[in-house]
Amino acid sequence: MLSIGELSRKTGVKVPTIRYYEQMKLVTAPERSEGNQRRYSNVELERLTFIKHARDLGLKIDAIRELLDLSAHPEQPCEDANRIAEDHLVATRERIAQLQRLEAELMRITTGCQGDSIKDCYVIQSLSDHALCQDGH
Amino acid sequence: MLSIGELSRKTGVKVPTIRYYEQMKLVTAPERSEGNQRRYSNVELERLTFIKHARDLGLKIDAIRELLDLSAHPEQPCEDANRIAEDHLVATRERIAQLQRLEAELMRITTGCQGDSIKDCYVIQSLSDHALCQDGH
DNA sequence: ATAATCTCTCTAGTGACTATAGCTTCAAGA
DNA sequence: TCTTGAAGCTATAGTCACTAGAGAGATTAT
Repeated sequence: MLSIGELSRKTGVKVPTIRYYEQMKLVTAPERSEGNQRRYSNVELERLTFIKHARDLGLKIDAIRELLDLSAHPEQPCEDANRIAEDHLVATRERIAQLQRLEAELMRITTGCQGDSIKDCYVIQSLSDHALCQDGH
Repeated sequence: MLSIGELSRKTGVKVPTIRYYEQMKLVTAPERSEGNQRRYSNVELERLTFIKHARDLGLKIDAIRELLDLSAHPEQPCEDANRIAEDHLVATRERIAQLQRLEAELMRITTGCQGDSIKDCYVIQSLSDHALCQDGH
């Protein structure tokens, strides 16, 4: 049996976050010691590892809840699990593309500045200028 | 003089968001009509355009506040403005790199699944398996 | 004058935690 | 056995940047 601190160290999930997950019913309330402290078994260790891994991949709590529900039904087809992962892959790619557009714009702004006082600063000008922000970034 | 709705249409910033910015003191409280409605001049239009542009680039409110302070002092050197923009560029690149690692991992997971029921599902297995998450992503 | 639209303030909710306060329990050493 | 310090408990509030909703008043077009 693990204390919440030991579980935290084994999974890399912070103690308050574990309690938060319990509140959100992502993990079920574990047994308690005589003195009312949480005591976890390997079942909970595995579940929390699953959650940690999924969170690290950027999956939302709701998506993780769905995956956990699915994994509780081993005979069901795995289409749904794939769909969740693939949807997230698509969203991740979109986010990357968007950030790359921003990166290009930031590069343009930061490398363009030749002035040495604010009144000539290209960064400030670019942000001020309505014309510059119209075309698409 | 513009109503808050007109300002919203011109800048692309939603009406409640404009009021929120006023509360956060990013924009100063404008004049009011007889009936207590906000009336904006071009000064505020430009300031809000600046804010919108900066937010679209992903800059945080605090960074924007700093840039606005800087732009109020045209004779100051523009190093600080450049630093803010460059810091954000670096952070954006790191975020892109991180998302690309996640993308690779998600691809591995989603394309690896050959099973057709949850008990063989590679997505679920990958998330469950502690070994798979140790090495680096 | 009236209807439709806009605007006002205020409060609360979002997601996924994080921080704080004030208390109790546990484990290890003297 | 006693003590001390770390770890754990609950409950509440704060974070960021908004967004939603209620219920009331203002403005504009017809």
